[in-house]
Amino acid sequence: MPLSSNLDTQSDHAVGGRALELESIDFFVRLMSMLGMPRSVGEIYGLLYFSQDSLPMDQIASRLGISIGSASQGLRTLRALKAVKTAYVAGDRRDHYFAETEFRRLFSTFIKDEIMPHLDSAKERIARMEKSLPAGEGEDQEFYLVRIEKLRRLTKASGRLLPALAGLLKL
Amino acid sequence: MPLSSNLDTQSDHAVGGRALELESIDFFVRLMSMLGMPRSVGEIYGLLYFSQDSLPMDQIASRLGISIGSASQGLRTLRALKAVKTAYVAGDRRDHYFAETEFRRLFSTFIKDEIMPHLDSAKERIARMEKSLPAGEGEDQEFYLVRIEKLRRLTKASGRLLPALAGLLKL
DNA sequence: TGCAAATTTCATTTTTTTTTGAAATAAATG
DNA sequence: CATTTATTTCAAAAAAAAATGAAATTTGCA
Repeated sequence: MPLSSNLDTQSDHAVGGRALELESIDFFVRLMSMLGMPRSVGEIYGLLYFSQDSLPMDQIASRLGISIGSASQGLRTLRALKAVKTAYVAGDRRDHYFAETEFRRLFSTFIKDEIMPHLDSAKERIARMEKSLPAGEGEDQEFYLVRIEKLRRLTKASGRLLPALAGLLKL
Repeated sequence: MPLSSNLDTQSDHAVGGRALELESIDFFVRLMSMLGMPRSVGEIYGLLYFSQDSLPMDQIASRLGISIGSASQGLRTLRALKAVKTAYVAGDRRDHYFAETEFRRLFSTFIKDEIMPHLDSAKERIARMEKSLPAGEGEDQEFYLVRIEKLRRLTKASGRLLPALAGLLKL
């Protein structure tokens, strides 16, 4: 399917390029989807990334042609990731959103919130494996112990490397 | 739901611990799902990870209680990732599968096959952004150029860091 | 305080993904 | 070679995930 689609065309502020916006949305839809985020989240971020002025939710929804419920849910996700921030706009009580563009911070939050909890529960599961290991005889025992140890090393290394990774992103 | 479920209980070879196997399956189902892999792929790898002897497809399917079609598809995926290998077993014409347990290699393949292609197409998309940038006036121009440059840095850094990451996994 | 605008929530619908199961294909054995 | 066994493929079913839309809630303003 082509990348034109159904974006609302009118905007209150003149805008640099609709084509650029479409490319941006496409870009972030894919990136976010790699990180397991739903399409709408990528669309919203993609729209905001190349927007000079911050946008209220209803405009985001109508520009993208998504429902207001989707926009609300998507913005919640992006807020949790600290990928968007809100700006105060005088004489308008709607929240106005803009993109946080420091990817280092973004990934750091993502790793902390989405990855680390899984690593923690992985550690618990490994501990349980060791307990459920039929104790006593030593013939097969060795095999199982080695495999368990490998898992432990994996989780330990991941726990160190992933947070360090975000730090290395000097963007 | 509890983690007991419907695993086939009979096995030709006596096995260390069913509980261990269940924990392993649980572990890898979650890990694989973080990497965007379907449940069945995690189940198969989890089963093989703590299996001392290599298993033919039909046994994998029946032990896990999944269809033979699922097993075939899942094993194809795992083979592509080099996460499983086949062993020759005398007097049996079925393929026998066992888990590759060097995670470093596993992730390296994953990054090369699943991530890098996306990064490549991201680069093309960034190039297109630059073209679709309304040329001429310089007021907003600067804003867009900076954002595009950020994307370029992000993809460049990712392209360097991710492959390096697998190398750092001294497991 | 009461009202209207903005936002959230959530049951339902839609879309996407995964699994199944059976037919097609491939491979090996007698 | 014919037949049986193993594996793959793929249309259809089932399951899971995401989006919708309308009701409920919250929020700021008159």
